[in-house]
Amino acid sequence: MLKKLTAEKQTEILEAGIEAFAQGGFHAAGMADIARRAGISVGVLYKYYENKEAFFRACLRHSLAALERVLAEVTAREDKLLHYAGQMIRALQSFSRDHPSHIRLYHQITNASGTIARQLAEEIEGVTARLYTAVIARAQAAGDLRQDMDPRFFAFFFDNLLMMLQFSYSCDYYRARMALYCGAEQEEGLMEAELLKFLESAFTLEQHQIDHRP
Amino acid sequence: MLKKLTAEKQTEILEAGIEAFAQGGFHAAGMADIARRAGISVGVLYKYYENKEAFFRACLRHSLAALERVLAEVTAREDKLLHYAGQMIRALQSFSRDHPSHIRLYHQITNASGTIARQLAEEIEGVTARLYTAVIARAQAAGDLRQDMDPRFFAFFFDNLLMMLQFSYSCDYYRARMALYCGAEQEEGLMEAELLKFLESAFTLEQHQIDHRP
Amino acid sequence: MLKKLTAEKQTEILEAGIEAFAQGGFHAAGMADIARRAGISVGVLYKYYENKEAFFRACLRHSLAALERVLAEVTAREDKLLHYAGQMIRALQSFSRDHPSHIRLYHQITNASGTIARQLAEEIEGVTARLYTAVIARAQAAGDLRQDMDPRFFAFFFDNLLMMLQFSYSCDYYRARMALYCGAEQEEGLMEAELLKFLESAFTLEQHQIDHRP
Amino acid sequence: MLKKLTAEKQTEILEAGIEAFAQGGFHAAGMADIARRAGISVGVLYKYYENKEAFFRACLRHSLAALERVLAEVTAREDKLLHYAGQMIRALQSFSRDHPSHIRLYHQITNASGTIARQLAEEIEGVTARLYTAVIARAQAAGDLRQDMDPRFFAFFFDNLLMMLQFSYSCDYYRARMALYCGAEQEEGLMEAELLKFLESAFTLEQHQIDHRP
DNA sequence: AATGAATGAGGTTTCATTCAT
DNA sequence: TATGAATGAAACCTCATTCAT
Repeated sequence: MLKKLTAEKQTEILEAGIEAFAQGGFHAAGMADIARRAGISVGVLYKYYENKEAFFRACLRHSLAALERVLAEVTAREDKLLHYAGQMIRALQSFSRDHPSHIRLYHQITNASGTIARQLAEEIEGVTARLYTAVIARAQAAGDLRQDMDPRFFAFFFDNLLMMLQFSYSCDYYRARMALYCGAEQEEGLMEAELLKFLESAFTLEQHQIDHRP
Repeated sequence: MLKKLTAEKQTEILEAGIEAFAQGGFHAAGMADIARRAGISVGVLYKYYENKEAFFRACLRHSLAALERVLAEVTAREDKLLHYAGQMIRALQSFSRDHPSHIRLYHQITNASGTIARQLAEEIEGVTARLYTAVIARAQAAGDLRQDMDPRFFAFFFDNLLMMLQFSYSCDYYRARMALYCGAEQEEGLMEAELLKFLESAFTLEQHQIDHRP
Repeated sequence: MLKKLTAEKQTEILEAGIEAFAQGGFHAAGMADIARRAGISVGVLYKYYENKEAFFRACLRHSLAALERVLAEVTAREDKLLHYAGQMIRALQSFSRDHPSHIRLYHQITNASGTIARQLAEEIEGVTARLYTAVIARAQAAGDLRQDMDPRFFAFFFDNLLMMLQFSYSCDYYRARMALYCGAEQEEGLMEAELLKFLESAFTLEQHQIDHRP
Repeated sequence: MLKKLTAEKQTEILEAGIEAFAQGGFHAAGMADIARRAGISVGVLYKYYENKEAFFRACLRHSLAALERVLAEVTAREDKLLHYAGQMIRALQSFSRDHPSHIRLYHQITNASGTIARQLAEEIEGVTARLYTAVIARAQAAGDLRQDMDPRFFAFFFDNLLMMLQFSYSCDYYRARMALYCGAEQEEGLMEAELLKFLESAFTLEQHQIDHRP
């Protein structure tokens, strides 16, 4: 990577790429269109990136780095699991609102198939999976989490809900779907509160409490 | 759409299209490739469908019809909410296993943006949303569901978990992700049990139960 | 190779390619231009040939096949070496006149470098080299050829003169050069006669004949 | 052409260009690549040469000047024709060995077509043709050359053999071809001897000598 | 009615040339 | 003055769509 481009211009190019790839995936985006959006010529794209795929990967890296920074920041603050969940929800809500195309790009790559899909998943989800594993391990040790559930499945469902939350704030389809369920234009605070309620019970309820109810 | 093709041939063509579109999205699929897979000539494709997009929509309709049939079947059986959830999980697990490309195609269309996304979401998710609304209304009336949660949000989270479940059984990326969380090659029964445990607590717990715990 | 194209059209395409490649070599020729010359669309070129290089090779094969046919025809007629040379000269003169771009293409490929050059030379010149070896072996056995020269070198010089003759009748540069030496627009018969005189002495003279001259 | 570059740097640039153009012809060579090889920036190339073609012509001029110097040097030494031929062969052998890309570039330009080809041929071959004319005129006057051949044709065949000799020592294709005929890695002295034998008979034999043989 | 060869617009990529630094 | 990053026309190649057979 050469260095005549200012950091701002570099970011602008990557953001233009992210925007374009996020729209319709790798094949739908055109290099000429991306260059136009970034206010540069195609030549520049090919000076800094070997080809379309390499540029796509750079966009992906850029996008995921931003997301990871958010996750790391939240995770850094030691806290109870429920507070952690609340902070995570708020963090992802604002990230999704501020950088919707990053999430959309993330959603795009989940279309991948074959070995590439496996590699991508391991590279991307591995980070989150490890983050959550650490958090949940601490939570279980501290007695903040019920003991009768396999923590791995628990983390899986937790992340599933967060992923869908992100998509619902970023992707047009999921946003429309959210509106169908929860009404259009509900405030984010309500979503946070309701999701926390949903999670809280899953966090704390032990199986026998249910079994013994009359 | 003319009607000279036998129903079997029509289905074969649509299945070929679903398979192709599911793989890499609208742009990656080629009409010639689809025709070859279906054992027909491109001319036939263009005789029965105006263009690629119209054919794509037909594939989508075909795919969603199958999914709706499954949902309708499960919903038809009057049952307790938890049993309903269990049946739904099993139904979606087997549908995902048997027709992965239908789910993958479904996942592809969630990439849509703009007005199209809104229309699609309303057309597709409206069905599910209405199904769930009915089920949950019945459940709340029967006292099977906690009263302190907005049922719309509840239905939303419930469906979110089911959607992710389908993707996890159909899309390579999500399958790899599931393996990262829950281990590779776990049996479907285990997933069903754990998800039910997760849901059950969310179904039944009233807020004060948590507050009063010592 | 598909078969919808008539043999004539196929030949027309190859001739257009030969013409184009002969002009300025592989890089200077454009596929769109070739298609236009052949009266077809670029798509056809790429339906019948994998890519530009494959098409180039097909042109080369076509071109060399025609040249080989001429050589084989002349060689088939059993004859004295000098008559053979005369026939060869006349055959190459008329071939060069009738198909100048074939020879020009042949000249172009002699620009090749590296392993490709070696492979091409072996593939193309091997034929001629073997033809000449056979002819010269017969000539030496029959006493038509002086004994004091290594027949391999002899064949080499003989072919060198024939190659330059072909180029001189086909390539603009060599034609202009020939005009500088021999005058513009001389008749082909004169060239044949003079070259035969030149060769005849090389064929027949034994070394001692020169040494013993007073 | 400005004159701020040292003569050494100019030569280095031209040699880099010759090397590049000799490899794959005008179109295959890249200006950026040439600049890199010469250790300068493309800007310098375009400061001293109007465009690629002008630079190509400069390379050609530089290359031919070197070749002409060799020819002139050999021709300056008054000598018998056979000795002259021997010296010429040796001079071209060593020039081809020491500056193969000069010869390769020379070979490249023989691809030219149209008016350019004619102009180039007159400019380049005119020198040689005039040199040879002078030499042969002297030889005929001195009785070193047979009288029954048109000296122009004779000079033509003589130069043809020398051209092919140069190509055979410089261009990969012709080198491979020479190996096919004469065996790989034969020493240059042998080639010289055999070619001289071939030429000697052509030089000296009178037609009637052949006719009267029993 | 069905075929699949033909079309050509549009995509990716290269590279001669320019010009701000 | 020298640099080499930026430009964008043009090259190769693909594929949705048409239409002669």
